[in-house]
Amino acid sequence: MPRKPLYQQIADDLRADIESGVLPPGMVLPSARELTDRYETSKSTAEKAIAALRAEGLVESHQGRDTRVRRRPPARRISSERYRVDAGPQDTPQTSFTADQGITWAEYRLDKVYEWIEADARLSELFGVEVGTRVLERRFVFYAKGEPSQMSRPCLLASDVEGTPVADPDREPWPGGTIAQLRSLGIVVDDITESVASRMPTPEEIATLRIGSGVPVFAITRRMLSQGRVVEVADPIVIPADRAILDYRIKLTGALG
Amino acid sequence: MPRKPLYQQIADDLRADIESGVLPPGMVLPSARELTDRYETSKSTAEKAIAALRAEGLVESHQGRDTRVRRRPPARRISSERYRVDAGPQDTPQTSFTADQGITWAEYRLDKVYEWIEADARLSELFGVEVGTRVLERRFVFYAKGEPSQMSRPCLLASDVEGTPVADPDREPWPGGTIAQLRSLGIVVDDITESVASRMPTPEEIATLRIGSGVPVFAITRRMLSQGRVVEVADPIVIPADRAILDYRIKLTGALG
DNA sequence: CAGTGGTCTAGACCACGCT
DNA sequence: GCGTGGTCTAGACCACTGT
Repeated sequence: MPRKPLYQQIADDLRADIESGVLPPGMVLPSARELTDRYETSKSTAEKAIAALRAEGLVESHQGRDTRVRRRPPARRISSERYRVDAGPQDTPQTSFTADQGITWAEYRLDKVYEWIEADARLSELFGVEVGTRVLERRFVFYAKGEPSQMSRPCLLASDVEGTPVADPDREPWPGGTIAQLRSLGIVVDDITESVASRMPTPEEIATLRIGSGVPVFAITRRMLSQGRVVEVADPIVIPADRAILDYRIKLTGALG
Repeated sequence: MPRKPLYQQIADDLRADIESGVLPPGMVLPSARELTDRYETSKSTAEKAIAALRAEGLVESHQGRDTRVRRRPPARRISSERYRVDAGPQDTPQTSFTADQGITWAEYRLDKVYEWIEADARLSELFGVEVGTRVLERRFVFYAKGEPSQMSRPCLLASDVEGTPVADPDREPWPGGTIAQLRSLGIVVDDITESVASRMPTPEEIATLRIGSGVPVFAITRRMLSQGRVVEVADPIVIPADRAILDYRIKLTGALG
């Protein structure tokens, strides 16, 4: 029966202290040098133990200061009911994002890049159109109170939006969001599918969304439908998983699917 | 402008090769010793680079053999439509799990532990009952074709199930699953809520579900309701995120939620 | 057997933050 | 200045794999 590596022993001890509350959130962990003494080992080994806890998302290290037990930010609940929000009154507009985050229009900001592209294999399959179909690709980074909290790539069919105000980047953010944009064109979204995946973030996502180590992201593919036709594809929507819980509701009464 | 650490440089180079297809899935990465030579560094540094890719879920290391680019297993789509499945014919029974996984009853196995407990703060809030209410706690590990693929802790109210066949562990697996069990008691589930979170797995989950490093898990809290009353709480349902995509559908027509 | 990943040491230096 | 986390070296030994 092979003995556990020492760095795992150390990590286990610290993890037990965290889970038992001996080391509550926000508490400073023993420094790597202190662990080196306590376990009579080398600094590298002590740091490997801390690195393991970091990869689990349990602790956060700060250059030149210390490493602490991560505080679990109160995760925002993202409900599928958000799609029912209206544009709101003219003086206090809103979108599904502001409703989700519980923030006001003034605390909301958006980075945006618009580009006309041709649908690749994946996009065309999601839309249910031919490869090469002309599509308006929009890339958004959403900020709540200055903090980046979500990024997405919502795409619309050129045949629906080209030459309309919806294709004008300067009109964004648009009260009521994509659903309101489409309604302004006479397209009523009546059905939405969301496919939720989860994975570790790419380096780019870590930088853009300021994601801590050991935190996965939701990668959601959303489709908006109008009378059975796909009118919008957002692929992906990326949300750091420590900041959100996705709420869905499944009604079993009534007709099937 | 501070230069990037060498181990990150190495990781970046390898990551670029993976993403560009120079190192396709299944391909063997250069060994740590080869990287040591190529970058004129020490073995520890080369291994730190590989460890970083492992934490991202990009590669898999095998003791004494090599480390390879991870093959993305075709993720199973888990649709909310699964709750509509019936018990199936007597000779080919099914549950929502077998339907999801596309496996037969014979390929399905279940580890189960039953215990009568008193609802703690969280469970009582989810059920909407007093703290201390008597609850049947069941812990399941689901296997598809011998591979562990999901674990869950579905709880039922003692006042609903005590003394009934549903409380008998030997009756599990039950064709049609929890919904069929409740229906056998005259309780018709008409509404389900699912709250989806994602995080890194605990060591216990890694061992039980054989989760590769760098792979997060979905942690889902499910509630089943009957006429507005919560009749089942599954908290949590744990699914390795590299094996599943969760599909949800949001109908915007009809009455508000 | 040789090659691999995994662990570990006993040092070193750097950048950073706080006092 | 001092303690912190972060990086790095040049070795060592072990467990494991495939030939």
